[in-house]
Amino acid sequence: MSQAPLACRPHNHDHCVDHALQDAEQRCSARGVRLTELRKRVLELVWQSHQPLGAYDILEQLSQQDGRRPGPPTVYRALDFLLEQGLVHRLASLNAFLGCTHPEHGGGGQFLICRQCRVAVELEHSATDQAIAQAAASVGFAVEQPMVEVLGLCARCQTREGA
Amino acid sequence: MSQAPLACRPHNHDHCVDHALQDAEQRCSARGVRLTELRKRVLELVWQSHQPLGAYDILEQLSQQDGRRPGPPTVYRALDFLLEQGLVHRLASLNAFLGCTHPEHGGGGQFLICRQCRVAVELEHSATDQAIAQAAASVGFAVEQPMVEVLGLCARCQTREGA
DNA sequence: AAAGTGATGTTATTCTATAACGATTCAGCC
DNA sequence: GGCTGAATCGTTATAGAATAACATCACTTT
Ligand SMILES: [Zn+2]
Ligand SMILES: [Zn+2]
Ligand SMILES: [Zn+2]
Ligand SMILES: [Zn+2]
Repeated sequence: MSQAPLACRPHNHDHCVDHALQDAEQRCSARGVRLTELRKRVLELVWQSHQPLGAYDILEQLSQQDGRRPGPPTVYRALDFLLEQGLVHRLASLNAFLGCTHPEHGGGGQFLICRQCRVAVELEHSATDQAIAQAAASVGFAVEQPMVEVLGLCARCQTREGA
Repeated sequence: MSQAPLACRPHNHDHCVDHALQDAEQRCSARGVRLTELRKRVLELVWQSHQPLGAYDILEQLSQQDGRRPGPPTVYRALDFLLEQGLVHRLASLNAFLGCTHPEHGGGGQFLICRQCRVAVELEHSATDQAIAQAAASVGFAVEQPMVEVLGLCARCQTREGA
């Protein structure tokens, strides 16, 4: 065990948000797709913490900001766009969305989800990718979208629980 | 690549069902829990194929068998029992349930889900378990419930698609 | 039989996601 | 500027998945 990830330690989270938004701008303009105001706002809301956020939570916060509430499709369309661009992930085990911390990698990644503090950390652990590839190959299965979501306790919450 | 799993090949599926039901009887009586008629019926419905089945599909089939339809809680309670006993799995990426083919192992297992024929195969690939354990350990995360669901094409459907 | 526990039935509700259609905005062109 | 097609967003209604709360039934123990 080396070091707990940034997400699990106190840190200046504004840096995370700023970096994510800037990176998203760049990425979208490079691809010729439009990071509209709504999409940017949704991305910012998803990034407001390292805890996955439900679509209806996003909806709620949007409606509080604006005074009126858009329909669910408005939020889901923005999320679909962000998913397509690889800027957020959807965690199937939580029905919730999380800002992507590894937009440079194409693959699925692995997610470690703390049942206590709800923080989710994204990894790009190639040995896991390879192990899954090997397992699939052993039965002739062609992998398209691997999904790894691990529920457990983050480093921080382990020490708290021990106390 | 050695051999495609039974689930992906033509086989006498009655054997699968019989074995699963008998094994479930044994397991439950050994633990002093009751595999009631309803629970057995739900288990049998889940085992009717190697394709994960939604709770509302089970509900539908129950209602067709009986002429009247119970409420969703009836089905979900039976499924909860079967999940607790490790007799079925829930696939979060599909919101669907699948008979367990490895009741002897406690762990989560890995699931290979064919997007074409919808068959899902459960593996117990220790190298994958270990890789995940190692990835988690590297950031001080304590694994409790690893979840691996891989979408792709099974061996059978690859040859079909190539044709 | 009486009481207690577990299992099931029933109704209503919550949470998540999508379908369908209309209105708006934007980019490129006349 | 004004026009046009395409993308985006708004709005309403609906589908799909899961649970809450409470009543009833069954099975066991005394
Ligand atoms: Zn941060
Ligand atoms: Zn934690
Ligand atoms: Zn079979
Ligand atoms: Zn297949």
